[in-house]
Amino acid sequence: MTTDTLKQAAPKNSGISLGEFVLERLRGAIRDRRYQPGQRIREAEVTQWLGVSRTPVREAFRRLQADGLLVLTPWRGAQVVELGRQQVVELYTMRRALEGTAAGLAAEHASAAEVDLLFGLIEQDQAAQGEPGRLAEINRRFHEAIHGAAHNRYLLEALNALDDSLALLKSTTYEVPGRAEAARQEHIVIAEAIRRRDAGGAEQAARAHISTAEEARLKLLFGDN
Amino acid sequence: MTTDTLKQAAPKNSGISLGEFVLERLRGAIRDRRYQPGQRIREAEVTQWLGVSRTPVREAFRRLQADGLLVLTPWRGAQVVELGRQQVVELYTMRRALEGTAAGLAAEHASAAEVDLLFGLIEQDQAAQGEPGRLAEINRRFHEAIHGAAHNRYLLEALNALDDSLALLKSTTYEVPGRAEAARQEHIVIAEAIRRRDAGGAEQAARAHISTAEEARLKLLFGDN
DNA sequence: TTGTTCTCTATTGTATACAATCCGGCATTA
DNA sequence: TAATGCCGGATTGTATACAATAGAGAACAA
Repeated sequence: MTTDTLKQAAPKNSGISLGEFVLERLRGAIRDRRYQPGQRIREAEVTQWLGVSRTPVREAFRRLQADGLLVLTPWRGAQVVELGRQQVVELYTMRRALEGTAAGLAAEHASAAEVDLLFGLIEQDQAAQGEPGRLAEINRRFHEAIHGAAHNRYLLEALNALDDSLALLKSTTYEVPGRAEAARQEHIVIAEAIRRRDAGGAEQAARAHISTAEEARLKLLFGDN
Repeated sequence: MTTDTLKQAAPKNSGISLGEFVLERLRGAIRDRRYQPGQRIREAEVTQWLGVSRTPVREAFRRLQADGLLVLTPWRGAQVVELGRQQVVELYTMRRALEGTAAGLAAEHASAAEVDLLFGLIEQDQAAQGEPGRLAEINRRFHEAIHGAAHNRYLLEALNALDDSLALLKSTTYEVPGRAEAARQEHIVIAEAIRRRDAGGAEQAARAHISTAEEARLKLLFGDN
């Protein structure tokens, strides 16, 4: 097995259903690449791993299919989605649109506390130079902060689903030399546009940020120049 | 029952699974408002209606929850989502972003045939003046044509999910006097921008179109001015 | 009458039994 | 030897049995 062989205890009296429990466990396993793209996931396997019956496992599978993380083929079961170059490009196009929208909305709706949070994260980012893991984590929280500040639940959901899909890709763009510094500068431009309530500027800055991230990603994955 | 009381035959030898079958039937029933917002849907009810067991029904419920059409409360089952004013506003904000993106991408990627289809639909629209049902259908196909011409599967999925959510709202904006003519003019502006490969213009025109549709919708639903 | 508690039923959550299908290996044959 | 067709196990699709919970209404006390 690619995952823990120890049988994990399912929640006993918690208010959460087993289906939700399995869903979160599987989502986490895919995010952490313990299930890798292209890999087949058998129901019985998950059943033993989490100590539940097939029913909640199948429910989780359906949800993950809807989120675009699994492909379910009739009679052949579940497979973790594998993204080709074309799909990565489409994914980033979508992300450019949604992140741009989120930044623009954040410029209109962000509270003072939310703006402060953005600049706080930029400071943390500066302090974490040279630590790829920490940088990626802070980057994630920076974007989450913008997503939240947009105050639109549909947009938030779409962005979360997109993040899950992006987790299917190997490694992070922070492995590209100089990417961390460039990203920090881009973040500053976005945050300042939001602070001055410049929706158009924030949207443009966010779109540009995603475009450079896409460039780095494509270079990393497919050796583009 | 709000739906047919006759037991519907489930597919026999078709390659499709019963879960998918139930999913499409339920989605259709919600779209057609045979299940209305706020209404509770019991598993046993669907079971009898479609002549299947609870298992595929539950799977369909999960998928519809993921699509934002159902709310599933533990031990209380499924309820069709009810949208409040705030949610409608957020939905249209999202739609403005996605339709704008789709129109912009269509301007970049549409084939000649896809452009022709757009203008063909505009002609059909002119010919259907005074028939609200037909107008709504043609309107739907016009937007679908743009969505397809964008050639981005993630965007397409998101727009489809959005359309399903919008179907939760009562009636169509075509009931507002003059809306049909205004919409036709707006469609022409969008289509012409796409034909001349003006991505920015197409995006702006599409966003403006959604904004006027939102105005009409809010007036219709909540009596805004 | 009104409020409270208890019980019972309707309904959903979970497990499991059974049916349908796919896939690999093996034997048969040209 | 290579191609083909058949069989059996592995796996998923579906139905159903059983457990857990919520909610409505009866019974009772004040």
